[in-house]
Amino acid sequence: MNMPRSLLEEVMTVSLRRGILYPSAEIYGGLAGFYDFGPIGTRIRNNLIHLWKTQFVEARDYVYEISGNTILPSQVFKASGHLDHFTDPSAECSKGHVTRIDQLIEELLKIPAEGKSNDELANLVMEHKIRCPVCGEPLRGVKSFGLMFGTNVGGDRRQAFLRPETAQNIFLGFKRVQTAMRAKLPFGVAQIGRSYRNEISPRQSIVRVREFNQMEIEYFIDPRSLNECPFFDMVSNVSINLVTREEQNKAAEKSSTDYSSTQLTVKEAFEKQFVPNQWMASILGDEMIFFQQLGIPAEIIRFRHMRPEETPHYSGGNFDLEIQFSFGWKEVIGNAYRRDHDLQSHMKGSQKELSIEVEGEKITPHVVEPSFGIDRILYAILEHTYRPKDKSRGWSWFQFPPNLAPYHAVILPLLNRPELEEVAKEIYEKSRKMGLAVLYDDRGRIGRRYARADEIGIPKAVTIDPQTLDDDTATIRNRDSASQTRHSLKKIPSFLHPSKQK
RNA sequence: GCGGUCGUGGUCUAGUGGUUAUGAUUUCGGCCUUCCACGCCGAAUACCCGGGUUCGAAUCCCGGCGACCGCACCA
Repeated sequence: MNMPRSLLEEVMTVSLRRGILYPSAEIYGGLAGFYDFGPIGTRIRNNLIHLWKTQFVEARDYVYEISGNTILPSQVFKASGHLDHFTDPSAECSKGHVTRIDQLIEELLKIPAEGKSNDELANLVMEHKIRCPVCGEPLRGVKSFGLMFGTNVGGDRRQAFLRPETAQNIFLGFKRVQTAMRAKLPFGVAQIGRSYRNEISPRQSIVRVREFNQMEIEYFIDPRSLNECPFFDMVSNVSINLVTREEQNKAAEKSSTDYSSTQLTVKEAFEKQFVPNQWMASILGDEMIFFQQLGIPAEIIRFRHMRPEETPHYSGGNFDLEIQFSFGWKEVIGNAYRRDHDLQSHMKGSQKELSIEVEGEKITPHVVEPSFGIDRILYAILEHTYRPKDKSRGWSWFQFPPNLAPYHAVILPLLNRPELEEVAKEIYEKSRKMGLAVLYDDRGRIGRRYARADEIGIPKAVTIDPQTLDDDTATIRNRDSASQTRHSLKKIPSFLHPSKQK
């Protein structure tokens, strides 16, 4: 009963109590793999999204943001390959038990079954007279258990699916965006939104969920210019940790997954051809710069070159940004060089022209795709900025970077006296008018209020005390040091701005 | 999906067949006039769901749901 509580459990307890996140439909027992964000979690999430947009969309006049729907007709996923490949092969017995047949075959016959077609698997079932592991009844044909959520649309119940990634909308609207914006290669199309995957077993809070949020960009590039990335110079000296395929093979020989990484600059990664092209190298550096703002130390961020068997045949190289969590290294961003696979597939599927003309020549752009998992990044921030209670502070708190914190400051009248409250309210309103996110709290003893503010990572607390009435000054308490400094009331709101905070 | 552990107020928790179901904290009301959850009084709120065993179930059994850990899975 009194198991040692894991970091994940501790973080989740605070999240529940303080309205960061909680299970969806919790009052009905919840549904595995679904979480809602509460008021505090939503603010942090909005801040994260804002930071992302600022760096990747607003700062680049060649990146256009769209907002696509989550339900798309089945032809889209026929063309993209998800209907055929984004599945687990399963077999059903006469009593209706469904079994992962590839796993069962590997277990019973001791042969690798991954990548075999449904027919091949069905033949193996016949040949070896494999029966249902639950009840012993014969197994029927092998079917694909889709990892996509299906639905039906309209009076004729036309089959459709919830998108398993945001990317497809970008390829579908590619021609519209390009012509509407008169975009020239290279350009990017960004999208922030929800995606859905019917995971077999969701795990670890919001790290593996069935409904999740992504921030993606598809960069469309002239295949002849893959080594001319417009922001390469900006990121070329950024240092990254790379786990090479060579290193993974070496580790595999020792049957270990404890990879060591090579530290090198973006420029080196490109010049020594650790990455397929300059665009990919630049994107990795771009992401390191982004992560510097999130309070996650660089030492626990690495890029892993995905092994060939982990990537689809059309991939020109995938690099996952992985973060070390309390439960191991986990992908939070997938970076994929997809060549022209997506546009080609949809040209074939739709019979529409999706190539564009460059200097009189028809070009099907290549695609480099950084795909950020919002929920996973948020959880990484929670776990890595969490500070458990210790001797120096009797409560746990979050050391959120100021521009991610749910509020910039909390305004506190030290005493419940009308004169103090009046001044506190003034500061509060003035700060709000200046666009600051501030909270007002006059309930309970002062230490309690500091603790409450720390617990959701508010970086500054302004306390109005009796001295304020004499000399128009108030104290600002710094969350990280718990120390206080006194400032004149006039200057206080501007001190609270995140840009003024280290 | 398999195996292990577990499910009691918002949160943490006591409770091995009969209890007004423990305590803390939180929240609310009042007092206190206060600088780091540690002044006082009062109030509110809980046995995950469904079956079964039993005179009687939070407690035992079965099933479901959910959580954590391990394995598998994660184009």
